[in-house]
Amino acid sequence: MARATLKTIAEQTGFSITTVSRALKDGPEVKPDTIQQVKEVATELGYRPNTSGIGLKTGQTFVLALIIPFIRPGDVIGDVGTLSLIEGLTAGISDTDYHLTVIPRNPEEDDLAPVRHVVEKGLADGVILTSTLVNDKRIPYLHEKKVPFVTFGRTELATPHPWYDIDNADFVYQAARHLYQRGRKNLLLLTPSPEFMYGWHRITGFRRAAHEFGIQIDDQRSVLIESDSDDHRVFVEQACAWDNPPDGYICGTEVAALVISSTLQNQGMRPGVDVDVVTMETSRLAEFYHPPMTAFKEDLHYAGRLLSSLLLRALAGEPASDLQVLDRLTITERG
Amino acid sequence: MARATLKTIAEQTGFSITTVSRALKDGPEVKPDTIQQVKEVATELGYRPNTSGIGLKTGQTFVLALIIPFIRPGDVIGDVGTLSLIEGLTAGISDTDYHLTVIPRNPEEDDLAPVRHVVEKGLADGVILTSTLVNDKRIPYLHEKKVPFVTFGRTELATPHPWYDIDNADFVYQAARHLYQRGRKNLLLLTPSPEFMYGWHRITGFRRAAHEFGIQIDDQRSVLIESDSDDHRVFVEQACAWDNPPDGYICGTEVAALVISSTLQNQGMRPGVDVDVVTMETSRLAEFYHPPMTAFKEDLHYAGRLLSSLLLRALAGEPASDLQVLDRLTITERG
DNA sequence: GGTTTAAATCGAAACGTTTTGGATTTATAG
DNA sequence: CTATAAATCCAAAACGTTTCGATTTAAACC
Repeated sequence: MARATLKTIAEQTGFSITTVSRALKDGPEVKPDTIQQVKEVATELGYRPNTSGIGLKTGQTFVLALIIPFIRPGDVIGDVGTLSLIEGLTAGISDTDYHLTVIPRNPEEDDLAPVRHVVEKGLADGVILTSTLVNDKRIPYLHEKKVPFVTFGRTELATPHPWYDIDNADFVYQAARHLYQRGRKNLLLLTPSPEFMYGWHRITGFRRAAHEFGIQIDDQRSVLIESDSDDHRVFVEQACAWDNPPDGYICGTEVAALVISSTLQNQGMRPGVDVDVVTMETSRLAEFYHPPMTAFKEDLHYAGRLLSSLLLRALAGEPASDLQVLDRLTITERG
Repeated sequence: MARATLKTIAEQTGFSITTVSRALKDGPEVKPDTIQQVKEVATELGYRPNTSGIGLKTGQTFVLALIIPFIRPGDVIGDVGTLSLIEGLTAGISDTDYHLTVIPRNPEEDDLAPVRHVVEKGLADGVILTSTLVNDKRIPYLHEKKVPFVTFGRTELATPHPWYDIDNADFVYQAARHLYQRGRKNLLLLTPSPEFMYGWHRITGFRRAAHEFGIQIDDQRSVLIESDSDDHRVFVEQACAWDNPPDGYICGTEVAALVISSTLQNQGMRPGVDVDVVTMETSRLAEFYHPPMTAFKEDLHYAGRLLSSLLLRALAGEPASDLQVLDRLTITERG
């Protein structure tokens, strides 16, 4: 049995295709009676609009593009949370006609390249960006091209745009407080570069906590800019040989934390005794570390659902200033 | 500047839209000269066919649907390899007009539900299935509906279908040999149910190795059907209290292996000394376990690329018997 | 009652593609 | 040089939707 179209409904109801089309989107030109009648027949026939038809007429693609970084050769593993994020994003659009398509981005190449690719080839109606920079050129670009988007992470840009973010300054602030309160004095923050908005926020939170506890932080010895796992291992090996090695580590992911903890143990340090590691996590992995690790859990499934709903609302024309959400993380103490 | 269409090319070359359309797909009705001329102008104008136009006419959606299981509440983490798989799949279709869309499947609900959803709503032109069963009802269903698909994993079904698989029997056979050769006698295989094709293969490989080394295996005590991480922990805790506890574990994922190893250590067992754990892995995670773990690495990025190319060839009409690939894993000894 | 205005509906064109059924040209055979 | 077959090309319709401009119907006014 062929799928119902506007024409089918028009024949059933006796109205014209035009009227049916308008009725289904609650057009003001058609009277309430008719709208109801048309809608009834539509659901009865199980009508679903043909996206190719709409696409041809309107240029819509019904595709949302998620742009995420590739796994790099030096990485232990791809970002373990991305899968949850994808799950959440698809969950958030599951009762719409939109698809999610994943555009992997090669970290070697320019930031803008995949965004430009999506826009120029007309691949998607909306874009989801992650890993925002303090000054992120992708955003003015998308603004200029008038392509709706939402970012996972804020920026420092003047023109407002839709975003969802967690309070990274607060996360590190809380993590550092926790460590200071346990008597640790010599913390090390493992963070993305401050060019990344969340790197910048984390460093801010770190400074605030240190200041509150009256501790001087030495940028050379208290902050390590994230690179890849092999580099982290080398750094920790060196740091353990300092006359005053770090006694508390704050990590951004449970995988980075695993590398740190593993290396510390290889160096004869005992996590939980000589040194503490706390991390942000997107999975339950750290529960099973040895010893288990205190962590701040980020729910990326939820983040995904929220991001897609923000993007859908942006596509519907809601102003960006209504589409900005900030969430806080809470600590789970373990071990 | 508006995008080039068939009409644009027709005007440029002086041919009709019909001829241009046919020329671009090397139609036999148009002469070689014309084909070349049309193609030149097409590339010059940067022509890309409008998928909505094609879709409207032909019913194609240019969407490929990957159906993958949701993260379950008891899980430590979603399958860490899925991201690589997605990356590989998108890489394999990046120079076509196809998109990949991810359809998460709730493990609570029926196997067939998401497949049926995709088919009935006409969401995709082709489907990628994972976690095949020995007798997988999704496959006759897709055959009946004439929807092209490819599976990651084989089945025992009579009608051939495109698949990519790794040799799971061989993986477990090798893993068990490795452990027996190290003097372990009392192995435990952590495996999916033998209803799953790869579970069945693994058990087969396990039996073969045991038989070769003249060892009797007791299904109750040598084979644990995978459930979730919490169950695994409980099982290992109990097993450690047996009078003859397992001295070698074979796991299917590095995350399961982490849970096992962590629990063993909590029970006072020393991995690498009292007991060995080997695993299949899709990341470098196990390098950083403590102690590092011997593993068989599966390259899911490659698997994804292969799967999408198989599916594209299936869509192009190649017979299923030409679209079946089996790969072997090799061991990486660590610790 | 007739005119004006507003509300409700409709016909037809357009989006870019494929494809059917013809038409025209060219080559081949007689 | 004609008849036929083959090669090459084209016009037009169709896919499902939106939307402009036109038409019908109903209500409001004088």
